Amino acid sequence: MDIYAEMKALVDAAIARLVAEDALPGGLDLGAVTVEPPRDPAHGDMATNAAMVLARPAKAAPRAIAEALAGILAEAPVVVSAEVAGPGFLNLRLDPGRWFATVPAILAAGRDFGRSGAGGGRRINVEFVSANPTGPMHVGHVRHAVFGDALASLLDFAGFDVTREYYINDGGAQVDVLARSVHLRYLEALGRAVEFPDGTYPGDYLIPLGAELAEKHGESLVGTDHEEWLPDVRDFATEAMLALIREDLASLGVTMDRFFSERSLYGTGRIEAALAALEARGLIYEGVLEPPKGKLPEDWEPREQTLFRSTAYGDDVDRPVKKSDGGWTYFAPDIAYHFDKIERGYDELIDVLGADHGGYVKRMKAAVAALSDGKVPLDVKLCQMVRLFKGGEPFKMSKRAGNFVTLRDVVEQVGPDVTRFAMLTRKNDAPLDFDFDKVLEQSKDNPVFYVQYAHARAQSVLARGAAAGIDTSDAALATAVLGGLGAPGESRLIRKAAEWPRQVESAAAAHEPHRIAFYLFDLASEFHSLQHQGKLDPELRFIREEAPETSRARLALVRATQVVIAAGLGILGVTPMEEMR
RNA sequence: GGCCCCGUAGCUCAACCGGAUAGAGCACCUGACUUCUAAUCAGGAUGUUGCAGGUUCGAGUCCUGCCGGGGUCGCCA
Repeated sequence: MDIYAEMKALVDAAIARLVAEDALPGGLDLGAVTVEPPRDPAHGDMATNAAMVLARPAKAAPRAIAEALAGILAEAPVVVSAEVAGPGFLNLRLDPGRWFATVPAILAAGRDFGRSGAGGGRRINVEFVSANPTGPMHVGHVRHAVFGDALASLLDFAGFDVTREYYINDGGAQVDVLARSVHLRYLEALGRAVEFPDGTYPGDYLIPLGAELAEKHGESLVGTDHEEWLPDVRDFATEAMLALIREDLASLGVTMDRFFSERSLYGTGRIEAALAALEARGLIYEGVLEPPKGKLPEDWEPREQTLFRSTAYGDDVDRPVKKSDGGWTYFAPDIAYHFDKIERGYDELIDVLGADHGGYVKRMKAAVAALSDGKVPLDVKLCQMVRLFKGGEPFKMSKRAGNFVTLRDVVEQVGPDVTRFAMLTRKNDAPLDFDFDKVLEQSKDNPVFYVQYAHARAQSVLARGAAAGIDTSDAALATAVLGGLGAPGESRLIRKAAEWPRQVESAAAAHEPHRIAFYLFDLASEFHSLQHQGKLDPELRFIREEAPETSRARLALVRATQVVIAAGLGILGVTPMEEMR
C-alpha cells in the first residue's frame, strides 16, 4: 500500500509499453529510475527522473521520452496531470482521493503500516556491542547498543530475518586480568591487605564477586599458584560479567538473540578450519611485512609471520594471523567467527564497531569476501564517540565503576526511552553530544520531547473526540468520509504520513536508523502545525461539534498520524507516551 | 608517511543508490494563549556546501589533488 511503490510500478509499466511499441529500445536498466516527492511541492505530488536516466542509453532526447511517458501515465485513473518540466522531469499530480486512501490503510494496518517485504526474508546478522566481559557497560557502549538494536528492528520491519548477536571477547588477556582483579577482591574479602597494580580493574563492581568466592572457597585459593585458580576464577568472573552486561542491555530494552564466545573457537579446531578455508584459496602464506611508512616504531624489526593475503580483496597490506610467539592474533579467531556466521547461512552481515576500529574494516571485509566467495556482503558501521555534557558543560562522573560513566548512570538518570531516541538523533559516523539536561528538556529544541508530545497530543485530541460522542476506534474512524480534508495543512500531513513506507525502505537499505528519528520529527512538526491552525481558525479545529462527519475525518487523520509515530518509535525502541504531564 | 571518518547558515545538524531555487532547530526580530496541553504555532533574516580541478543533461553527494579536525597503523582486544 505504498503509494510511491505504486507510482513507481506505473512508471515502469509505462516504460515497458514504450519498449513494446519500439519507442524505446529493450534491455534498459531501470535501476536508477526513481519516483519521489519533489522538493518544491509546487511541482506536483511526485516526480520521476525516468526520462533523463533513460535518455542516454535510449539515445533519445529526455524531454521527448518524458512527453511519451506523460501521455501514457495521464491515462491512469489516479493521475490527474502529468507535466514535463526542466531538463526532463515528469511531474505527476494524483487524485486527492488516492492520498486520502492512505488514512484508512494506516488505520487498518495499525503499527504494521509500512512494514515491507523489501528484505525478502533474507537472513541478516547484526553483531553489536561485543564489549569485553570485564565490567559494566559504559556510555560508549550505549550508542552501540541502541544503534545496533534499532538497526536490527528497522531491518526486521523492512522484511529481513534478523539475528542480534554479541561476540564475547573472552579469548584474550583481558579476561585473565579480570580474573586477577577478582582474586584480589577475594583476598580483600578474607581480610588481606591488597593493592591494585596498574592494569588491573579496580572498580567496586568486583567486590561482591570477591566476597562470593571467599564464601564458596574459603582460604583454598590463597597462596596457591595462579595457574591453579586462574581458569576457574576467570570462568566464574566472566560469567558474572556477562550477567551484568545482560542486565545492562535489558535496562535499555536490548535483548540479544545469541551470545557467541570467542573462547569457544580456541582448541576446537575452528580457527584452524577457517584458516584452512583461506589456505585452500591460496590466501595464507609465510612472509615478512614491510615496515609501516613514515615514523618507524622503535622496536620494529622484520619478522616472518603467517599472513592473510587480504590485499587480494582490497586491503592495503596483508595481515598477520599469528603473533611472533606463535599464538593467534585477535584477527584469527575473528576470521573464524565470521566464517561461522557465513556457514550458519546468513545472506548479509553487519558489524557495529567503534570508530577506533576503522583500520580493521578492510581486512574483515576481505576475510568475509574470501570465505564466502564474494557472496555475503559485510557492512561495517562505525559509531563515533559520545561526548557527555550537563547543562552545556563537559561532564565526567566517577561512580561505581572506577573512572567511567556507566550505561546504568545514563539510563537511571534519563530513562531508556529518552536515551534511545537521543542516541539516534545523529548519524552513526558523526560524533554525538549527549547533554543530560537537554535531553530532558520539554521544548521543541529537544526532538525526543517534540515527537513524544505529538503522540500524546494526538491521544488528547482523540480523547476529546470520544468525549464529544465520536467513536474513535480504528474500525470506526476507517469509515470516515475524507473528501473534506482539503486544507493545506491536512494535505501536507497526509502526504508526510504516506511517505512512511518509503522512509522505512530507504533507511533500511542505507542501514541508517537515524533517518527514522528525523522523519518522525518532520511528521510531528506537520502535526503540531495543523493542530495550531485550529487555534487561528475555528473552522480548522479537529473537533467541530456542529460538523460531526468532518470531525470524524480529521480524527481519522489524527489517529493515523499517531499510529505512524508509534510505529516509528517502535522501531527505535521507544515507548510512545500517551500524556506528558 | 599510508589508510579510514568528518568538514554544509553565527551554533547544533538534515538532505532518501546524483535531481529542480541546499533544508530544520537554536540564537535574533515581529506576531498569536477565556487552549482540541502556547510544553505550541505563524512570519522575517541567514550559504562560494573547506579549496581547486574533473565526470555528468544535472554534483553537498561520484573521481583526482590539496587544506583543516579526529581515528588508526605487526607481537592490544
